[in-house]
Amino acid sequence: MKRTRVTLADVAAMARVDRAVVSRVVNKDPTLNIRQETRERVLAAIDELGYRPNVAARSLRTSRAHMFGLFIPDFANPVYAEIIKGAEAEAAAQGYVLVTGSASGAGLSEYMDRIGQGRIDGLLLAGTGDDSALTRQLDQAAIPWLMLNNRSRGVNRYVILDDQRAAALAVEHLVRLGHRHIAHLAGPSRADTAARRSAGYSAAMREAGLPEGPIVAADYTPAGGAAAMTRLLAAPEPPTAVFVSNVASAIGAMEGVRAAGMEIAREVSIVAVHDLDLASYLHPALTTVRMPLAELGRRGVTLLGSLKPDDTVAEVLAGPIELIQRRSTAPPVR
Amino acid sequence: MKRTRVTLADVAAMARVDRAVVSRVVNKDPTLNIRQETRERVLAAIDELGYRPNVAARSLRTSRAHMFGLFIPDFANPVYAEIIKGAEAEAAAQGYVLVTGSASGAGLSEYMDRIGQGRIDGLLLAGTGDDSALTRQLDQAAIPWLMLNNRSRGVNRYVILDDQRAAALAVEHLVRLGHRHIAHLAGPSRADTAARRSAGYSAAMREAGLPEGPIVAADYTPAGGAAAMTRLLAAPEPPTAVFVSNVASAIGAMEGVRAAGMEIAREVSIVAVHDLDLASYLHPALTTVRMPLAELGRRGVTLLGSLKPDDTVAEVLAGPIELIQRRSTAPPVR
DNA sequence: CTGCCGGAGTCAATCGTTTGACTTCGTGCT
DNA sequence: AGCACGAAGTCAAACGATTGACTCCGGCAG
Repeated sequence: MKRTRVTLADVAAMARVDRAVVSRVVNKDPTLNIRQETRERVLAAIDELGYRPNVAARSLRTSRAHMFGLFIPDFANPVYAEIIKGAEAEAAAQGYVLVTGSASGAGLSEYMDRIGQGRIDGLLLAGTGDDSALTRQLDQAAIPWLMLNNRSRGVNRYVILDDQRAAALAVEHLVRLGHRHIAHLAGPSRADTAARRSAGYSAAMREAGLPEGPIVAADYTPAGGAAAMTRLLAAPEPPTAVFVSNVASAIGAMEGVRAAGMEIAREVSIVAVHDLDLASYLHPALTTVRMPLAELGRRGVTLLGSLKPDDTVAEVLAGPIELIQRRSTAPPVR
Repeated sequence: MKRTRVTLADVAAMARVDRAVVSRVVNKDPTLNIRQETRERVLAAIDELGYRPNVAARSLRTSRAHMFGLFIPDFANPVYAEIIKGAEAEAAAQGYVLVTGSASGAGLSEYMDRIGQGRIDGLLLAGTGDDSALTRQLDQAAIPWLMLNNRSRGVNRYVILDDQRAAALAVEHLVRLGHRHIAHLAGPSRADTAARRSAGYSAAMREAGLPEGPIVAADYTPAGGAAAMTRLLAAPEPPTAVFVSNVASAIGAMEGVRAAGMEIAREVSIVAVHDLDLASYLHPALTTVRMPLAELGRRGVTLLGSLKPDDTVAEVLAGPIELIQRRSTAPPVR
């Protein structure tokens, strides 16, 4: 077992060349003039010794860490899993490592402190809310950063999805089925995605010439969704369909329907934003709007790679948004 | 906006002391003798300039990165989310950053290459299967590593949970309800957790004096679970209860029961390993066995911190394992 | 024979921190 | 007066890789 780490110098000694040559070979420096035979000696030595460049030394010298960060509120939310997948794949394609951290370690500002200076070359913030102290800290750290999937007051570096269109798609589906009394189970008022989906709901209702049904807000959690649905169904004339802002709430909302003694689809149709594997295994299988989440992660990384500290980015990702019809929506009977 | 990065030297200059003093102040070196007044000058300068230590330089010098890695197969699996949470919290408590990577970036060996030398101080592998080439690579990298939640041939560095006991708990619950014909929807044969749960099932059945019902294996996915359940129920005399190895399979298994035109709980009881938030929102709410997953992550990090490259670890984490009874299990009617 | 050129490397400063060893100074003791 | 000692810092050599500038050499044109 190797006791001391293998360094450039060891390889250089073994191949009887200068450290510089080894470095240039490793990095495929095109300005290096070298005989085939020498190159092979170097490569053989690298192989023989099992040399791996020391990343710390390298990034100290070059001040690039070849690492991007992604910060999310919670790993348990499968929506982020999709985003991570895309981001990881793109980072790998660029020769970077993506490191994902969540708020369960500590707050973002703790995280930034620990990430410190020189550990990452860029940071993606997904689903992290308003916090102006935060953005100041980020700017001071002078690394490129970007918000993913949600915006925040006064921040003009973000990539989002077309949530408004997604909401419209959902509402149009309900309208096409014949619903006229369509309520909206919205997300938390502080969430930007919630606001955009609500706007889409309103626009689509107006477009269809229908009055906006009742709107109640809830957290993006099953518990929140259940409570909100209960409120919606308690009305004297409950809606025949509900557009739910988020799939996690929808899971709870379904429970809410059952708790009210009603039947999903036949009596109350439900459609939610974000398609997850899970949706097709719920009972009844949930009709959803699929958003290009992985693509969002991918795009975020791509942008990070080419972002200057002071650039601004305000992009609505164009990507396929489609309605996945399952069993939770049906024509109204009332 | 800061143009050049602030270094120790800048702070030292501003506070009119040597770099060494600043370094020692930052690191709270107890051997440093310093006047209160001087210390305050230093701290003021740090604050004023917004100094953050450069992690690359620091880890080059100390050869510790203050970072642990965690590698998982897939972020979409909520079981890992729990593990990550625990691991992140413990890492943060130790002043480390936990970076989580999955196979979607690239394989583990690609990941190791990119992580390179000196980027992390230890690596946790959760749910990553047998691969002897891999362990060789890890040993060569000379960083401590540990398998979490599953073992692999010839590897003697792991922490696992008491899956056997979890399985027994589930089976005992079914037996107590009066079931005598209990089948087992097992996990994939290559998964170590699956084997341990199956062993627990067998032991508990023997203990109860019952014949082992049919056993079918399936992937830890809803689709796999659905197909397997269909097979189980197609038997001439189907079981009245099924112990499912994993909650993801169980979700599919529930669908399988419905597809067979049967009613969950009344006709077929289902209990699965791993309690997730989600379980209580399924319909009917799923009876599960809760395992201390977060604790597992926490323990893994703790061990990593105190592990020597050649140490061996074979630990079955003692932690609360409990049955969470919900609506998917009931006394048999047949 | 001199000058020049390109090929094949070599030299050494640099990135920002850490840390064991050393200095300087004032005080107290003998 | 001489010395020891502790307090309060200072000094400078690492850590390992990168990279612009430089050297050395053989061949060839003039």
